[in-house]
Amino acid sequence: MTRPLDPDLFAACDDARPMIRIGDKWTTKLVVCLRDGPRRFNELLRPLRGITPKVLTESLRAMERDGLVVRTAYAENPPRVEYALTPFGRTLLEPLAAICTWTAQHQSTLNEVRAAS
Amino acid sequence: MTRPLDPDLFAACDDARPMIRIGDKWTTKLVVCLRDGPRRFNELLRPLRGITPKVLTESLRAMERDGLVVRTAYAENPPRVEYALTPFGRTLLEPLAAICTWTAQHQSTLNEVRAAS
DNA sequence: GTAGCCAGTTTCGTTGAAGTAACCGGCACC
DNA sequence: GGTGCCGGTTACTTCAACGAAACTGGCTAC
Repeated sequence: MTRPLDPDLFAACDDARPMIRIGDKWTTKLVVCLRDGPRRFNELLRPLRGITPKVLTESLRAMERDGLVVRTAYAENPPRVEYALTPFGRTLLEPLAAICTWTAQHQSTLNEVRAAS
Repeated sequence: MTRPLDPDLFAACDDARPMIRIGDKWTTKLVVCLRDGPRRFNELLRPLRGITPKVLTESLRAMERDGLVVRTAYAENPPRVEYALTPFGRTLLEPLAAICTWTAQHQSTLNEVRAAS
């Protein structure tokens, strides 16, 4: 047999949360959307098909709290608000790219398997 | 400004689901647990601190449906059941390793930020 | 003066993952 | 014959994420 599993394998993780909070429906997609630079609220609404403004606000606020995103409001007219990845948020891009690649390669497989069952 | 966001950026994704279903609380951890070879039910219970047998069963069944995991029952005494990653499941290891590395490097940062707010 | 954009907020309801606790049959061990 | 392990199952509850729909206030453009 293989070595026994370390009982403390996940000791460093917050038990109450996923290993990393990239699994909720929107965070991953938002990071991808902000990859190329700052984006405005309504600009983000469109590609995230079906997200409601309420949920987008909540997601962005959560990412702001985690230091992944900065919100910048300009006192212009019409008002302009921009969201951008922080340097910390940018560190997520590389590992997420690996996930995106995997998804691109295997999503169809997954969909087939699910449809078949 | 940067190029406009492609409105169909996520057209290939199932709108009703996260980009990839690795974000629920346990799937990522389970893949890591199965990295080194097949594991038994009770062996998985321990490092996943606090998971209940019910939730472990549900998670494993979901991963089985998705073709990530195989369940093998041996007609022995005491009964033995082993869970192992399929070749398809193994393809997840590489991108997940990137996420694990990120988590290891930045979890403390994240915890500090969260504690401060 | 009415219509619309911008960046949201508010209220209410739904859904599904997760948790709690108890229970199961078969066997081994003492 | 009582206890405990093994791999679960069942019933019930809780909670956060998600969603639909309407609304806001300040401004501009027609």
